[in-house]
Amino acid sequence: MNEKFFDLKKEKQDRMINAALKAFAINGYKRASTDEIVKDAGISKGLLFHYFDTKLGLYEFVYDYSVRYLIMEMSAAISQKETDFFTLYEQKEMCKIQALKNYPYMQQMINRSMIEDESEAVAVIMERRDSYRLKIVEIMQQADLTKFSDDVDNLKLRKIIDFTIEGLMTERFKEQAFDVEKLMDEVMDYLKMLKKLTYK
Amino acid sequence: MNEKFFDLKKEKQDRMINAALKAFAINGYKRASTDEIVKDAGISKGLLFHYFDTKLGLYEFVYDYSVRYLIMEMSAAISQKETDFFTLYEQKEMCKIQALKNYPYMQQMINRSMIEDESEAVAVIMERRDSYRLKIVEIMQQADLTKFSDDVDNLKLRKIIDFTIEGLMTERFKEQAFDVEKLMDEVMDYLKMLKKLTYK
DNA sequence: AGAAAAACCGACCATTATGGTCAATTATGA
DNA sequence: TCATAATTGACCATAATGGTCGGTTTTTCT
Repeated sequence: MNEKFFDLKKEKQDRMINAALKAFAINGYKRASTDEIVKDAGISKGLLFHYFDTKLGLYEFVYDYSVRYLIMEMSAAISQKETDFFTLYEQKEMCKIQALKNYPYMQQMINRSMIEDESEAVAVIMERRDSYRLKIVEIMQQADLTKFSDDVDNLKLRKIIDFTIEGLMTERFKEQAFDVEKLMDEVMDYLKMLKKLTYK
Repeated sequence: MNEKFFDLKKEKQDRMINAALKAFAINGYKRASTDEIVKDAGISKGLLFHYFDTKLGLYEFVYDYSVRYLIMEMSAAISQKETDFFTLYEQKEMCKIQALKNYPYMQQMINRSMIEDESEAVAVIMERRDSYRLKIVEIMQQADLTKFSDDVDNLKLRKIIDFTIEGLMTERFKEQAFDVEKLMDEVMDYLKMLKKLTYK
């Protein structure tokens, strides 16, 4: 990629990033169309390829960007001293939802990349994907698990929470009048209920 | 569509259905390719269009087929006298997972159809989609909700279960060695845990 | 103001993919 | 044997693909 990209006005950068995220999120690498991306970003084809030499380069970039972004947000928002499981979860998920404000398709693009089958696309994001996973693991290792009642299988609980939040996000997202704050409240309600059910 | 389709050997019918389900599930209506479908089904292009005049016709058919299939399976498996919430859920979800054996992409295709944006495709499946939703509602109305502890918001719980099972399904599905029975056990484990946590 | 550099455009290209057709071939069964 | 039905795949016009490049506009610097 061409580093000059970062000299552009933030707003223009984001238009390009968002257009790419959207295309890759909805259609996957192969079927995402650069024509669609430039139209969506409101720029010319030449410009896109001026900054990102190939579609693959663009794919790599937006993925890398997304992972870096989320890791930074989480690092900033989550104290390393926090040990309450649900507080940690809440903070982590609020970062993700917050990110929707600037980058609506970021999460979906990351999710879609998990089932990407185009091998060249997979190859190019592997390392970054691992670093993201690692960050999540790190965060959750801070949690104090002694507060749970004995009926709770912690691994299962985490999957339940992950799937639930992902589900809520996609469900709300596809509504025409999508309200980030409402989604945050909703997610917190779910976490509250689960906390009540699972803590001693 | 051409009703003669049903005179074909079941195995061939299913190959065509599965190829279509897969294509529509992964790529959505517009970007699903009939070339890919016939290749996957092991038939010629001419034959596909002999039985289904247009791509849209094929889309409508496989969706209709899927909904009918699931409704039938559920009707057969679920007694109208059953009132236990978790038993009902278990039976319903086991039907869905069972269906994966014969039609691996059926569930994914139905899920994908929920976010379909091509209006002609949406128009053609609307009524069927509603009938499916109705069936689910019907089933869950049999449930006796008095057994839950007061901390439980039943609507939330149902969403949690739905999202969790959907999540487990897609997670397991993308593994190379995907085992339906294992998935069933897993889902039942999750239901058991949630039952313990939410019943008085 | 003027010139050099950078940002930006969009028509254009060769290639591939698209949904759908149809004349011809093969399989079936009486 | 013959008629009916199942099946093929080359073919079609059209649209979409990733990427290029000569040129125009805008910015930057002096």
